Amino acid sequence: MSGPHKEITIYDIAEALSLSPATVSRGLKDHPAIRKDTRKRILDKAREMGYQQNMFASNLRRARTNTIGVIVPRLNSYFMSVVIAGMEKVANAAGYNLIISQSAESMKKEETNVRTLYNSRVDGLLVSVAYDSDSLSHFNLFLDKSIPLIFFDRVLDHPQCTSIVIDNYKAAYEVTTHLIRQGSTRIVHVTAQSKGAVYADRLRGYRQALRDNDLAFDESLVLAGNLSEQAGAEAARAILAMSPLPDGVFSANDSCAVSCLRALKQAGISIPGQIAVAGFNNDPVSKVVEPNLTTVNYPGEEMGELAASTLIRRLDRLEGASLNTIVLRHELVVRDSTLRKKP
Amino acid sequence: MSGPHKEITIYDIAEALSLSPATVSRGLKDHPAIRKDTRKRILDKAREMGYQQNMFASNLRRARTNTIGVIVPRLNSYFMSVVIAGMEKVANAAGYNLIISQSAESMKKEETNVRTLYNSRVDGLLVSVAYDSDSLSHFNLFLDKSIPLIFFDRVLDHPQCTSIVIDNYKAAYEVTTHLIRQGSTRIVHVTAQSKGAVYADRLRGYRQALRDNDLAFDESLVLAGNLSEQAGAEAARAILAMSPLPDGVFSANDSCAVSCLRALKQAGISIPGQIAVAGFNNDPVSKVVEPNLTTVNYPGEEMGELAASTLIRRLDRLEGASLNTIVLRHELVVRDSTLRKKP
DNA sequence: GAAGATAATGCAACCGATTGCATTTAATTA
DNA sequence: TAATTAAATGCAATCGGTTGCATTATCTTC
Repeated sequence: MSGPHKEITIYDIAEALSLSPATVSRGLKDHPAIRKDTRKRILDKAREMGYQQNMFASNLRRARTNTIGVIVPRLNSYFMSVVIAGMEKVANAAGYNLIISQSAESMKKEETNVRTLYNSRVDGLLVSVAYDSDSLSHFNLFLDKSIPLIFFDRVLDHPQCTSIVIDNYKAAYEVTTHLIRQGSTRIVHVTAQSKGAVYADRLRGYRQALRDNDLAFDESLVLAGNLSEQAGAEAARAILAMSPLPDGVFSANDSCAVSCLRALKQAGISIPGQIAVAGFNNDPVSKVVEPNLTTVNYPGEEMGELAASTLIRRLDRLEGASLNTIVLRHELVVRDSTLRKKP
Repeated sequence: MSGPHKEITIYDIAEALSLSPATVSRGLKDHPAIRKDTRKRILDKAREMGYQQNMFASNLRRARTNTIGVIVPRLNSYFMSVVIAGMEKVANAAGYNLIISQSAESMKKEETNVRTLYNSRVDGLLVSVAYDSDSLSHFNLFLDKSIPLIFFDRVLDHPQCTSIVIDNYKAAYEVTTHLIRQGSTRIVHVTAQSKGAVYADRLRGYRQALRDNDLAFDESLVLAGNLSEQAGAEAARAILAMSPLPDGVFSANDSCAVSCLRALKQAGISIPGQIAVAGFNNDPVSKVVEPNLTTVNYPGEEMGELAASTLIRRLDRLEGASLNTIVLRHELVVRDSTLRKKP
């Protein structure tokens, strides 16, 4: 069957109850100027007739959509899916929908996404930027109109925008220090060729840890790629070609660290004996690879929840744009891939 | 700054060009009854004034949203994130947005999601159902109005709905047969307590393979849980308590298989020597665990792309609701966790 | 019970794009 | 050049809630 199946509108309800559409509209909300029993009659009748509110009419009039736009580099990573799960939970509970789009690590695509979401009139934006996003200009559509914009994980700095991050500098410092304590002195750092602050911060943490332990920073030990599995394998190849062989690897994410670790192992290197390996993110694979991977854990789901709830509070005018940065806790998770001396 | 920041409408453009809003509206599309140069003038002026179409007004009038609703059990699994990545790619390219929600494996939540998405007037729905969804009644809102509804991966059967699946029966049959060929005779099957067809099909495949190889089906070897990591560990405990010890495990997903495998290993069982273990999904962890996990690979991204493109073709009236089921290819990926005899 | 205050409801304009039909303009033909 | 046809544009209603203001019903108070 198909048929036109007339939608029920407030006009239908109004007619059925001999009321005006205006009263019905107000009754459906909790407008103070509506008598309790009238309100009840309206709600009952609405339920009885199977009324469903037409969001467009409402959105058109109120110029709000109860929709949040999300832009992420890629959807297909475990970490990101957990973050989004957290966002969805909070948003859904608060009556918001999520529209999600991927930038595929391209600033150009990111720009397109921004435009699309703007046209969809999302009430606010949650963004984790692409590797090559170095400026904010493509967000002007939102910034100029003061439509709330919140960055998470991979952030850009702007006075109007809240950022939700972890202390990447400190975390990287801790990882590197840990490697050094375990006896590593020539530590390779596998990172991203990115213009964003996240990877720069991790690099800074790595360098500072070296410096604080009187180890020289060696440019040639920094391998910048795209942190994919493939990049991990390539990093391993590069490492194996180095002489003398490094004795530590700190990769800026886990999937890359794991593929690097496995490639090294396959080449006959003992982990952590000859080379200790550490990652970042606490991806499920880190617990499975042998030896288990030392990594940095940080709460993805919480990050998503926090991003969404911060945005929603601002949208609901419960909070201004005062807070600029929220730093989530992180923790170094030490596992066998770096553990040479048992405590 | 905030200010009202007057939005540009087609009325503004019309006024600026001394045209009627109707002409502008048509000019912005490619309506045949608009002169080429008029159209160009309109487009130029629109660009110049920074016009952005108001979707609500348009949606309200056309009763279409160019938005697709997606309901999945959980967002935070690798497989699902890959599927959604595929959907987003196709949808975005075709000018559609995705609104995503999670059922958290609960039919009740699923029902709420359906209602929300209905209210958001999505043009169609892509659904992978929760474990405990056994009926279709909560989709009636869509079915009654013939709003396209497509199931993927975890599907329910309905004449109006296309389903996109793999041949779960066959895949499970292949896995089980493979285990038998490798010498297993007492094979545990770890599955979900689910009302859906997917897991029932896999169980059927498992049973048929046993039968075809003259092995008795033993109810007590079927462990139904929720296929979580925890369930895998529990399954391992149950297995270790069995006497005689089983010599094969076929888990209906990888993360469960992996945690089971690791727990068995930790208990001193040799894999695949004493117990061969196989999973399902080809999750990244399956390539990392040692020994690498034998599993079934099937194309998540393609599944997502196909679900989205099928839906969109139907929405754009390029295609009727003729095809009922699309079966994607799958393949048995044999790895060391089951390999006893080298060929 | 009338006057004034308060609560409850209704009126009607609006949000901005779309579209059937009418009208104007341009092109073609006689 | 007038008449006919085709092409281009405009008019005005419509989609379904929302909301400022006006109106009516109800309640106080003297």
